[in-house]
Amino acid sequence: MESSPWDVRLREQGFRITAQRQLVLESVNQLGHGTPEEILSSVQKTASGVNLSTIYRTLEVLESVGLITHTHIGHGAPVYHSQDESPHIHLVCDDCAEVTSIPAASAAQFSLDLKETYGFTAHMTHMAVTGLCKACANKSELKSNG
Amino acid sequence: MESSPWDVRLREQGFRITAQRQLVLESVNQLGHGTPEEILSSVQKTASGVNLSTIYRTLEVLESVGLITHTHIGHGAPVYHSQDESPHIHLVCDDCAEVTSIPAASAAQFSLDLKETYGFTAHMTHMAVTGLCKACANKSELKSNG
DNA sequence: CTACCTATTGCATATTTCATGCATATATAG
DNA sequence: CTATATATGCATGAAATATGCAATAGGTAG
Repeated sequence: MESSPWDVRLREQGFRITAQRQLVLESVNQLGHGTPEEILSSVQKTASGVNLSTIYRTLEVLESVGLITHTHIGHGAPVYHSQDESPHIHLVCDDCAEVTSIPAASAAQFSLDLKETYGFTAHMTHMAVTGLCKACANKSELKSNG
Repeated sequence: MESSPWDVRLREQGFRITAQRQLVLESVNQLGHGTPEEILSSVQKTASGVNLSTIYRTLEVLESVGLITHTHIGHGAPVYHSQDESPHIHLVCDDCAEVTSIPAASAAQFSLDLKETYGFTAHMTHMAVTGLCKACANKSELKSNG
């Protein structure tokens, strides 16, 4: 695939290179993943004047050129993450809200089934899978047995 | 499982039976699925004075007694649906936003894998699966080949 | 290096989605 | 039918995100 440096990626699509864009991208890469608010905080450590609106607009731009992606983890804020990392699926516990990342390959067969049966090309990494983590599932079991 | 009538379900949990609750539940059952706003519109056809706050509070109550459930379909508003219907997974197209429902059983093997490998009890019906529907996948393919 | 043109930013403000305090209305036990 | 606590409607608030506009700053032609 393409692995052009970030600035070339932007330039290629007709976007300008700005300090804000560099800072946002670096924050996302450094955080691994984060909500817009978290990314704002991170950026503001270096440049305190940067506005939240800029974060939103910048995340959009960076995503549109393929430098980052976002995932919906449940209610509220989406989580943006670096495209560098290997793609992963998020397992979110309904109870304790813990997030576990697993390789996207874990869903390979499921994806294939969706493709063959419904012609649907699933992007499993874009939406989290909710449920109960091991610990919380055990707690629930105890309750219903007691 | 339990299939007590809706009013008994509410009564059992100490909730009162009100016209609003009946209307909201009927709207959800009739719509199959809908956002709070859509449910409001539907309810207001019969009772125009009902407030959106009541819809939110009522949906919460109905969900807490197990009469309805909700699913996150992407950005924005969640979708509530009837518990009567057989559980299904939502496939949402990123491109045309079309929503396809498929039997929850389609993910049985994937769920089993998550359970065995990670001890995670997935609720596949709670979050939609995003991707490209057949039609849009074909469009994309044409573009990248042309 | 300079000037110019336009993309981008910051700010204020709007929008969307959902939550809450409080007075009033209503469901239900007795 | 009455008492009373729950539920509703309304106004208002809060959180997350979008947008119009003037000011600023990239990029490029000269």
